[in-house]
Amino acid sequence: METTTYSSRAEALRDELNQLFGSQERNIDQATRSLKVLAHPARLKILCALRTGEQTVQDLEYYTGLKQTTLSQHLSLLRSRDILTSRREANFSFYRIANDRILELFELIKDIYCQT
Amino acid sequence: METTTYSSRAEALRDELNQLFGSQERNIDQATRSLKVLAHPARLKILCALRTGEQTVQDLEYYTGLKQTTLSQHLSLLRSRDILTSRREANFSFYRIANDRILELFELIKDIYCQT
DNA sequence: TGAAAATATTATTTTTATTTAATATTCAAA
DNA sequence: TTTGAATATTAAATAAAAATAATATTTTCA
Repeated sequence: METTTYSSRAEALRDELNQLFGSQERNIDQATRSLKVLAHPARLKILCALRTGEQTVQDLEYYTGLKQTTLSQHLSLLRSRDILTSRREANFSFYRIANDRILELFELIKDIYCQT
Repeated sequence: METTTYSSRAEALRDELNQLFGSQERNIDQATRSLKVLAHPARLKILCALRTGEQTVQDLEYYTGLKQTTLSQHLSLLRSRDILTSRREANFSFYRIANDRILELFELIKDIYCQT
């Protein structure tokens, strides 16, 4: 019951962790924040739609079946986490995937969970 | 105010979505469930520790700084989502990353969020 | 300028995830 | 055969995320 002495292997592990994600927890927190944002069906759908290029909110609304206000909140969240960027043209907003690394991550997720 | 007529582009998009993740929402839900499980700092740390091979719960406890009961719940969750597998030897449990696809996904996440 | 379309924001309610604490199980060795 | 170490499970309390509803911006065009 918690009299535990940790193995030297554990010590080595701790060092490894520190190297891996940097000595602070910053990177892990950053990764967590991004993953949390990806981990939602509506938001994954949005990424599907943006996979081949930018789209208007209106089209995304149709595409995802979300109501405007909900969609807008998801988009806002995705943008605040640097998953998406947007631009405005007249009174339309166009959203796109922020960079190639995010796209790459999304494609891998798709490959893993959509084999066939 | 919601008088919207959707563009033909949107129709095309919908078809694309259906192809992409299959006509049902199964794959998206599956991906979401897995990502949700990854999207937690303690659980990412656990994956770091298991990156190079299996570890005991005890070492993971030291490594993550979580208390036994909390760690055990995280491990249980990770196993139930097929992120980890475990085996028992005497009264030690050893956990490991379930397969190479998960490992690949983790490595990409690491690369993205831990550049340098 | 003022009405309407397109999108964004805020506040509230509801749902879901997480932690904590208490207890239970499993197994080995005395 | 009971004690203790290692891990697992359950229930309850807390915290965080999501959906809903109401309202606010922004922009174009009559």
